[in-house]
Amino acid sequence: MNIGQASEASGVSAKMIRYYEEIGLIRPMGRTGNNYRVYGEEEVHVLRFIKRARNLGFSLEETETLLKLWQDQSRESAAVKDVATAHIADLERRIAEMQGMVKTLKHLAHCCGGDQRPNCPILDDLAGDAPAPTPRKKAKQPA
Amino acid sequence: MNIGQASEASGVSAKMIRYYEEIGLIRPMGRTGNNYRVYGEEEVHVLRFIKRARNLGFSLEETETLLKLWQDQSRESAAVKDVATAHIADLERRIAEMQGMVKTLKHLAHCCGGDQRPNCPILDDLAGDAPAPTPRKKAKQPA
DNA sequence: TGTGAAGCTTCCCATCATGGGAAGGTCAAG
DNA sequence: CTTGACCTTCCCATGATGGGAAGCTTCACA
Repeated sequence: MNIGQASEASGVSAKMIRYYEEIGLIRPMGRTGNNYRVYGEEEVHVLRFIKRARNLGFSLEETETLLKLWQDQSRESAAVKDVATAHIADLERRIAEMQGMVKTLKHLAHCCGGDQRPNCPILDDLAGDAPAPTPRKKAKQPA
Repeated sequence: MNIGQASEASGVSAKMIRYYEEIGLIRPMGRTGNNYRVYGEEEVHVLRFIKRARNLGFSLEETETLLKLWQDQSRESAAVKDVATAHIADLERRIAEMQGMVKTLKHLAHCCGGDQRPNCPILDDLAGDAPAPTPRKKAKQPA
């Protein structure tokens, strides 16, 4: 199987497969006489594992940890759970952060007329108590 | 006011102030004889505006749009509201995406013993139906 | 007046994960 | 033999930020 087929079968782009090899996430593949990389079912399984981990938001570093645990028959499931739990916490922190932004923005948007008039509480909030500055660029041909 | 004081007053790092100037988000500052950038109250207000927009998750590109609208006395508040609304939608999309990850991960973590035994539904899920591959690296001195 | 510390300048590099594209080798079908 | 679809490596770009070096200036203090 060439890299194109492995990409097709795993859902990981050929570009990324080469990159994962380069950073040591997957081992260097054997080559045929023409210097093409050769893949088998096992490599495709690994790539799919990586793909799924990425889809769950794990970083490549976390993915590498999970991959090693997967291969380690003597792993303790607690180690895996720790990685997952930490990742959940990180996701929840980021979700909360973004929810805070949404809450503020919705309030501001709600207060904004959204019409032809220039008055806008969104800009007022961003500006604090500051007056609008003088134009910076694309100066409209000064009189 | 030197860049250090402007940084202090605006909450934007000196590094970033120079970068914003480089990409044209803020106009190039005047220099003193010693080639130091000079800042006034107005520049600090602009930097604070940028800082607040960034805190609400707006990209630098969106921030530039908002900055221009702020300076445009003849703006229509609808234009501002549009930027904000699009940003809210984007945030909500990303939040939903991450919430989906959290949901899956919590389910998997719940099913995982998290003990000394190797059996782990989290890895099983990532692996799909695939068997664990042979070890990849850090080969433990083969017999 | 000297000196050291702190602050400024520019320039280059790193992050994280991914894509784009060029230049060139290879292969299979027509 | 040509054409097109692969493959290879190499370099560059993203977005926003930080780190750090090398070389200025400026200021405070002895």
